Amino acid sequence: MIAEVVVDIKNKAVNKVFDYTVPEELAHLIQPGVRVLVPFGPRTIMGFVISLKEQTELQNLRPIKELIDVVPVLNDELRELGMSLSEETGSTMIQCFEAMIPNAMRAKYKKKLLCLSDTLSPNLASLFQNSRVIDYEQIPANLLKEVKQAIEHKQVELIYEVKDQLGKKMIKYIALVDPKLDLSSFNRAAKQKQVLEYLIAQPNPVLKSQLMDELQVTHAIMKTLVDKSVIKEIEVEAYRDPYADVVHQQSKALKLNQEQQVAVTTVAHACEENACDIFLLHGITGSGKTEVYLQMIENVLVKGQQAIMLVPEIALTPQIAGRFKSRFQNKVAVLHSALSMGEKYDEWRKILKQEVQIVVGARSAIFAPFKDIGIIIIDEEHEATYKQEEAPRYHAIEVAKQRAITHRCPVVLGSATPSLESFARAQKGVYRLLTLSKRAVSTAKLPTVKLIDMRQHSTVSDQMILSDVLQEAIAKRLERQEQVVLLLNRRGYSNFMQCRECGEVVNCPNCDVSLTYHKPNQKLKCHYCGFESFILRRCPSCQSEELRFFGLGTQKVEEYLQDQFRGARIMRMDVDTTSKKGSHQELIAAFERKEADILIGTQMVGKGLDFPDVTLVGVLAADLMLHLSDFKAAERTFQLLTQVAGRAGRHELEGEVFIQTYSPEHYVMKCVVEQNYHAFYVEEMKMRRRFGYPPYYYLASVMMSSEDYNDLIMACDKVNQYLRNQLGHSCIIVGPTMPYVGRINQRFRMYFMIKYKQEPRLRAILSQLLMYFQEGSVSLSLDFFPNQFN
DNA sequence: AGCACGCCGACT
DNA sequence: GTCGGCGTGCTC
Repeated sequence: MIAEVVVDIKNKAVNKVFDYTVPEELAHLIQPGVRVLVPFGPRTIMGFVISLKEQTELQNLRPIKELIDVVPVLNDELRELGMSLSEETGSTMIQCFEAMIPNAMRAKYKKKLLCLSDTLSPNLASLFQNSRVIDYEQIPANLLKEVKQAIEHKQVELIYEVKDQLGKKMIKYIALVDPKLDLSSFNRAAKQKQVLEYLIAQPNPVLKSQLMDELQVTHAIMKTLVDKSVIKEIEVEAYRDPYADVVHQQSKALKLNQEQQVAVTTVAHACEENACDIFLLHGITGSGKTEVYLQMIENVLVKGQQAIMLVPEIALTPQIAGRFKSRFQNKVAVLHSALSMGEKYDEWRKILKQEVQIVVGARSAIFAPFKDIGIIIIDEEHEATYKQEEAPRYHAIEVAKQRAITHRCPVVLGSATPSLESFARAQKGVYRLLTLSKRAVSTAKLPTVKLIDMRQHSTVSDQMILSDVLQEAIAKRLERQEQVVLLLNRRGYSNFMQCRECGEVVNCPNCDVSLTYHKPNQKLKCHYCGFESFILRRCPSCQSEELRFFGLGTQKVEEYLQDQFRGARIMRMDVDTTSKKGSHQELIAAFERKEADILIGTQMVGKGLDFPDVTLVGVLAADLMLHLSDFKAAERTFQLLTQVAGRAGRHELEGEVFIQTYSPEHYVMKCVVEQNYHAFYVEEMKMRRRFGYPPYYYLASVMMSSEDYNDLIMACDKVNQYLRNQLGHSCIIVGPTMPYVGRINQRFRMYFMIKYKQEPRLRAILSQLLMYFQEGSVSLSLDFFPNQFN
C-alpha cells in the first residue's frame, strides 16, 4: 500500500504530494487524515496522509516511520476543503491543513546528537558528560567540524526529534493493588498506613491530588507505596475545562417579537428543506439577535444536527459564550483566543469526537470537524477579524459558504451594520434579507446621538480631550449613579517620542513606523516587528535632551479624567489591561457589578457588550480613522460609532451618545446621528462606484517585499508588465504603490491592487507569479480578500 | 525549510 | 593543497 503525504514544510517548492510505502504493521491502522512521521531527505518530519493507493510510477519509495494519530484529525470534507483553500488563497496545502487543527497539534522539531561509541575524542566526550543525547544547539561552533567527522565515522548520530507541542491532560487516580490488604506490616510507617486505611474505606479509585491534599501526605510517601506495589496509579484522560467551576444557570427560550419570530421560522424552513441559502440578518443594536441565534440553533439540535456559531473575538466571547452555555449547557464547546493552548486543544477534541453539538468561537472555529452541520451563524459579519491576515489568507464567510454547500445547510450572517458587500448582495437577492428593526426590550428606545463640533466648542483645558458638553454630561451621570462608556479611537492615538528641537520622531530601526511608549515596562516598542528599546534621553539626530512624549493613550486619558472627576471610579480596557488571560472577562464582570462609574477603552468597548446602567456613551475623537486612505475607512467609522452608540440605553434607562468630531458635516457623521444604516449605505455605494471599489469590483492584492530595495523595484517592474499583459482590459491595475508602512522587519514593501469584475484566469495568472518568485530575494504574497493596506 | 553538493577565492 | 564562503537543486 502507498500513502500520499503532504509534508510539514511551508514552502512553495515542496507544496506537492509525496508518496510513501506503508509498512505492513501500520497497514491496518492507517487512514486518510491521520498524521504520520516520514523521512524527508536526511530529516524526519510530520505529514498528513491525504489518500491511500496501490500503485505509483515512482521508484525507490521510502516507508512511513510512524503513525501519530489513530483517529484521523481531518475528515474527508476538511481534506477537500483544505485542498481547495490552498488553490483559492495561493497558500501551501500544509498551511491550510494547519489552520484547521489546534496549535497544540503542530509539530515541533528538535535536532539532537546521539552518542554511539564509548571512545570519543576528549572534546566530544566532554559534550556528552553523562548523558547519551544532547541538543544540537548546545554544541559550540568550534566543535562543529569535529562533530561532522564523528558523524561520518558513525561515532555519533544526528537524530531529528518530532514532538507534539502538548499532550493530553491526564488525571491520576490511586487504587489498591489488592483490596484485601493486610495492614500489619505497616505499623512502623504511620503515614503510609494512613493512606492505605483511607483507600480501604473507599471502594472506588480516589483522585490522587485530593487524597494527598486531605491526608497531607507528600509525593515521597505515594512513590514508596507505588514502588512497593501496594497501590497503583491509574491515569485517566481529562479535559481542561475553562468553564469547569462556572455554574451556568439554565436559561429558557425568551418570547420573541414578531420580527424575531419571522427570522427564526424562515431559517428553520431553509434547514428543513436542506437549502444552502445565505441569510443576512440585519438587526439594529439591542434588537435581540443573540436570542434569535439561540433559537435557530435549538431547532437544528432537535434534528440531531450540529451548529457553528462564529463571534468576532474575545471582546464579546465572555458574554456570548455565557449565554450559550446557559441555554445549551455542556453541548457547547468554546474556542477563542483567550483560552490557553491546552484548553483550545481539549475543546477541539470534544468536537472531533462529536461530544458537543455546538461550537462558539472565533474565525478558525469555522473549521470545526463536525460531521453533520445544520446551520452556520456568523455574528457581526462585517468585522475584519473574520479575515485572516496571514497565510492562508481566507475569509471565514467564504469558507462558511463552501461548507454550507457540502452540508446542505443555511448560513446566517448577522449585523447591525452589515458590510457593504453583504448588504448589496441582499439587495440583489443573492442573500435573503431578514430585518429586526425594533429593540428587544420593548420599552428601550434607541439612544439620542449628538455631534460635538470640536472646532467650535471650547474644551475644558487646552488638552482638547473633553469638550465642556461631554464634561457636563459625565458629571450628571456620576451624580445619578449611572454608568458611562468612553471610546478612544486607537489609531493615531499611540504615544510616540518626538524631539522638540529638531522635530525628529523616534522610529523603529527595522520598520518605517514610530516606536510606541509602553508605560508598564517603561519601554518603547514597535507594533510591527516587536522591537523594544529603553526610553531615550537624547535625540538620536541632534543630541538635544528635549525629547518629549506626544499622543494621547488610554492611560493619559484615564489620568486626565481622574483629575477632572475626583472620586469617580474609572476602569480602563485596552491591550495593557486585558492581555492577561481572563482579565478581559473580569473587567467586564466588574463593570457589570457597578464597581466603576466610567469605562474607557479602545475599539473593544464597542463590541457586543450589554450593560443595563450605561446611559452615556462618549466618543472622544471620532474622525481619526475617517481620513485614512483606505476604501473601508468610512464604513469602519460608521460601524464603530453605530456599535458603540448601541451600548447606551439598552434597557429601561434612556441613553445618550456624544460624538466629538472635527468633521461634523461628513455623511458618516450625519448617518450616525440619524442612526440610519440605509442612508449610509446609499451614500457609501456612490463613493464605491465612483472610485471603483467593492461591491462594484472585486479586489486582489499582490504584496511584494525584499531586503534589497533595488531588487524590489526591478521585480515590481516585471510584475507590472506581466499583469498588464496577462489580465483582461476590464481589470484595473493600481500600483506599484508603497504601503502605509513602507518597511517592516528590514524588508521594503510594495503592492499592486487588482480591481476586477470577471476574470476567470486571475487565480492561474497570479499563481504563475508565485512560482516565478519562489526563489530570489523578493518574496510575493497574494490576498484575495484584502481589506487593509498597511 | 534545511541540507548536500559544488564551485571559487583566501590562507597554511 | 585545504578550508569555508555561498549559489543551486532536491527532498517520495
